Amino acid sequence: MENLPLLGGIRQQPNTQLATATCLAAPQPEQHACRDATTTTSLVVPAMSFPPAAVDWASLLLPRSTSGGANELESGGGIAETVAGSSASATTAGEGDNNKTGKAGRGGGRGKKKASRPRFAFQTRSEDDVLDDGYRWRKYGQKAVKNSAFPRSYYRCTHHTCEVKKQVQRLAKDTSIVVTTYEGVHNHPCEKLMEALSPILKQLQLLSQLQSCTNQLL
DNA sequence: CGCCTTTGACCTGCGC
DNA sequence: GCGCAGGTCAAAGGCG
Repeated sequence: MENLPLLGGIRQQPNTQLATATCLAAPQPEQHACRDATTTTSLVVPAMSFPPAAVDWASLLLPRSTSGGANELESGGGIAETVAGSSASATTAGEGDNNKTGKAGRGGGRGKKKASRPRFAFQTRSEDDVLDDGYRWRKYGQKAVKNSAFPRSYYRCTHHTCEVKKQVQRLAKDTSIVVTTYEGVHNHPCEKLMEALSPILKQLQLLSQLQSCTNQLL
């Protein structure tokens, strides 16, 4: 349950051509507080903003460079890295989900293009593999990866119109660290966030109504 | 009953 | 062209 973000844990690998971003504040669900940076990737996740339920993480990299990047969680001692894809091509690649063609097409549309969607990874120090980010996920696969004793799990957002995926893998070098890679952008609000906010919103509505009533009386 | 996880098979991309 | 590794599908089973 406790997911402690590793501040500054996301670094740009020297061999990537990715543009970078710096996030300094916990953004609203539909916002991102990232500013363009020029040199190094430094995705700073404030501890108070975790879990990132209110953060549209993938959108952080949307306006980024269109050059596809490598996507290795653990390459040559590196750990997590942000991976930005072309947002323009994100809707055209299909990612396999758009063209499920049954047996004949099994796998036909999958993996057509890599890094066609905005992707990024970050690390959390947690005993749980899956951090609670406020969204509902369905696991659709698990795969043993090379050079890692821990399998990589594949999750898909259960929202019917949402195609966001994420990969979860525990670091072999530091088993207390979980690397989560998000792919895509949620096109719906975070359920848990809305759940948490609804009583507050109701109270606000009541307060405003009360205020208007008192104004009329005065 | 609906949703989720597990798991083996299948498919594609990529390096050699 | 071949083999490997990664990513996805879908059937089967579990759980509330």
